[in-house]
Amino acid sequence: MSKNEFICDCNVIHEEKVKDTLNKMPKEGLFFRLAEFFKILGDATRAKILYALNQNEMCVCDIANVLGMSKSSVSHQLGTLRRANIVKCRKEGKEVYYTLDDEHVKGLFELGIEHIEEFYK
Amino acid sequence: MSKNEFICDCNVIHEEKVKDTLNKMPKEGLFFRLAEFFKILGDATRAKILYALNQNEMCVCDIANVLGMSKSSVSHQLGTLRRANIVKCRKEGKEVYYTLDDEHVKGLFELGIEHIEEFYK
DNA sequence: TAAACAGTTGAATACATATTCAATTATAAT
DNA sequence: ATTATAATTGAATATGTATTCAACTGTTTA
Repeated sequence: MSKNEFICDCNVIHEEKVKDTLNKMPKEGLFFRLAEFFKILGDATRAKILYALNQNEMCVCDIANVLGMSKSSVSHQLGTLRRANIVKCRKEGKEVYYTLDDEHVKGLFELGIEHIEEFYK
Repeated sequence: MSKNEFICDCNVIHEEKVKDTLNKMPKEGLFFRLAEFFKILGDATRAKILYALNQNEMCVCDIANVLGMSKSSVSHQLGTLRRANIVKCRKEGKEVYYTLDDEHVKGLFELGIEHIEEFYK
């Protein structure tokens, strides 16, 4: 493998490591989907919504009151969470009730909090 | 607790649930730090860097070649990862070697991939 | 049937951020 | 000493996105 095979603005310094790492890298798409997923957890409003829904099933007004935010703002974020298959909803009369629809979120929060606590406590 | 105690553009519909949830919510700061952390994982370039570093310790040029990106771009992202205490580096001559510095990242990726695979396979 | 309310939605705004480019620092080699 | 290379950094640009506002849908109730 010549150095010219690499499309980059710098030389390969450790060819073996680079080749080995390249062989182990999953394809592009996985990283995009992974990033897309973490991006959704990476917003304080959405994190609060998920934490709240992990405590109780609630309608949009309830959630808005828990967070102290407008219905519209909360609804937009719930839409994002729905499209990412992280929450699901059911309609009952005028109200729409949301619940968590991902058993990984709790585990992810726990790992996230562990990371934080190593540096902030 | 009167409805006026809630600062929001809508009524409380289920007062008990709202009160209960509010009692269980951690303080604001935790959500910000949690979001900050997930935001860092929520970028395809950084996800690739972390995955690559989980395979091998590498210098900036190596990483740039693995990702097919410019040194500058990679260095900026490595700075972000460093400031978030997710990677650490050691200098050796002209080169700077980076390694993963967070035992949670692997677990987080695994949970993230599980979530993705439920909907994309 | 008209009014009230829960919720959604699209457009606009304001803010955050990823990459590029150019300049700079630090180390090694000639 | 001078040149070359690894890496960092700051500013500029381009892109993405969270919240607000206003309008709208659908359901209930008076």
